[in-house]
Amino acid sequence: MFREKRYKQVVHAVEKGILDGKYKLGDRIPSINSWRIRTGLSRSSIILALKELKSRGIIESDQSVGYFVSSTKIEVVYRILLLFGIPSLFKEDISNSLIQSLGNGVTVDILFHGADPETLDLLLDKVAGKYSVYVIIPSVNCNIESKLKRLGGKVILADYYVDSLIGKFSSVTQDFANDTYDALESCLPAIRRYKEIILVQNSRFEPMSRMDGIKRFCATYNFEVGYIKTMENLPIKQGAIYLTPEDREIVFILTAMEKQNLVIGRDFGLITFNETVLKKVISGGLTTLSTDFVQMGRTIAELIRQPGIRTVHNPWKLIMRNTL
Amino acid sequence: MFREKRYKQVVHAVEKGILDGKYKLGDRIPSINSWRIRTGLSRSSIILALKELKSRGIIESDQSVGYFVSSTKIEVVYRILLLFGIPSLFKEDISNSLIQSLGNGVTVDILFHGADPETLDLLLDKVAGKYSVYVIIPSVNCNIESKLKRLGGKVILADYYVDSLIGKFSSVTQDFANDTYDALESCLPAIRRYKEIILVQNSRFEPMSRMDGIKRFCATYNFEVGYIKTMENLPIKQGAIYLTPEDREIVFILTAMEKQNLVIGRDFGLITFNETVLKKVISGGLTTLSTDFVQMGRTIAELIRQPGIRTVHNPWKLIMRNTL
DNA sequence: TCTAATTTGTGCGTATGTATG
DNA sequence: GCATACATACGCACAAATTAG
Repeated sequence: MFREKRYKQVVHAVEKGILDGKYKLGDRIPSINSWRIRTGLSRSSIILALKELKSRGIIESDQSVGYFVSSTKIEVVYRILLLFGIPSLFKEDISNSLIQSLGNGVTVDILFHGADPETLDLLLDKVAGKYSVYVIIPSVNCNIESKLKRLGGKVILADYYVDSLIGKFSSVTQDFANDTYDALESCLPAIRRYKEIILVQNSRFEPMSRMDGIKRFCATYNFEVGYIKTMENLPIKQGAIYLTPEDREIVFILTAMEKQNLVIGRDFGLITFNETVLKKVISGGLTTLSTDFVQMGRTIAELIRQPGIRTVHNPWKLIMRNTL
Repeated sequence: MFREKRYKQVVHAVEKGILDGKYKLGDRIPSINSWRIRTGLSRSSIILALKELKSRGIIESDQSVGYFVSSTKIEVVYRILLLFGIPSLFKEDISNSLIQSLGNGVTVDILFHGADPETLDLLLDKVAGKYSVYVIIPSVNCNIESKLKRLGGKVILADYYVDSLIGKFSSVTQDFANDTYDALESCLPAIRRYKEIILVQNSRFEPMSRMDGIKRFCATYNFEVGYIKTMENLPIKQGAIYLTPEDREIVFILTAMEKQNLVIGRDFGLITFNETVLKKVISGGLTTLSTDFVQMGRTIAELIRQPGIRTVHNPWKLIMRNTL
């Protein structure tokens, strides 16, 4: 039999007060002690109720002063923070599909930590307690576990796989090592004729674990392995496949191609990461290996609705074009 | 948990007054009772704030006379909010160069209003009073003037030009109409041989005022004018120059080109907006017309440091390539 | 300037009911 | 039936910020 949680009466009382116009925007609502007297509940229960209202953005607290109405939109159930590294069009895909999947009763804010551990740390402090759901793309492997636990809401980790946090929070992630391995394996017939596989990446925003996948693939199927930070001013090796997540490296490679009079997809291969419309028309079409960020947004919505901790692997997709 | 202490608002108010030139060296600042009335804080809290200012050497007190400004060379921690429309890599340029120009002692948050007037309105309410500088990229011409004035910090408008707000707040903006006109004029010799200029854009995030510039240019120099929302499944008109800010339209145009066996830069022209590295290698190089967002960030930093209201026009740059 | 009162924030221990396997 | 985990609920103590006198 369903029984209403006792602390909910405080939540409903505040909601009703706002609806009736008794508590207006900016007004102070009764203090914890005041609620204790009028409800007979324990201090902890009152705090639980006020915490819920806070996480929905309906009230804010000023230490040692009181609780205040900060929004009259009591229909909000989930107040979600997306805490990303750096802006990109792919992040936009995640938030759009997330918002669409959850429907009404949701407000979403987006903040960026710039892949800087210190900034991330400060932001976590600043936003703690103010949201009901925190969707976080972690950057480097900094020690944020204790902070995440104290956010006071559901935490969902996205995109980047962080070993030490898996299993402790829900997550939808890419597995860069295994995804790269599997993708290469899936196009084995097309790449058999190449000798070497070279990863080109320098940005601190890109995971090095891709290299693990490449190494394992090359060991299994007898390719040579290579890694360089940039192709700037370097010639292309014939018989190699270049993998790169960076647009500037694509330009370096294609410029070198022109200079050396090579033919892409014959003399050498190229696989880029992250599908964008423009890649369809570059050099007759660039081959791309991408994660489906729209799907990632939908999965995040599911994780929000379901209780408990779940770990989901986001699917990858290889689009074969002219460059293999 | 991280929270600004209440008495800090007095500290910030004095800092802002000095930066704005409202309180000059030797001036008397408001009395304790005056602060009590305007902030609603207790006497003790006001004294706490004035104590801090005194210890930083910013004010001095004269028993039973008042508090006076003793130094205007103060170190302030700028607390900056960037309130943008939608995420994009160009916005990243602005914030990076802004942060770099201001150096240390700066905290920057970035929020997005999604080009939605209602969201912008709610966000302005939510963040009011919490920052010392608000850098805002407005969306549509909504009525936010009164809200901007009540933010309690320096307001700087960026990127989009909003007629009704110019002169009332500092701004660094593009002038889409005149920039487009000037850019076309600057490459007149190269485009003389075309007959028609067609703008292709559909996104609600793109300003329609570009059309005004195109119309004026075409009237002056005797071109035909055209506008369509999308080139999807449409053939290319020979003798036309297409202008588009959207990547998907570039793909539609280049696909149509292949199908009709046309040569870009001869049978028709193409000018795209916003320079990216990849545009160097598409179809032998796409011509781009861009605003320098790095420069915009630097200019914003200047506007923050200088008192008063200034209006700055951000420069544009046309990179001529293969498509004209 | 000092002190007492109020109010929110945090931590720890304990007990209970409910869902899971 | 049993072990476990988790959310709910209560009580207590102390810390930190603010207020009032």
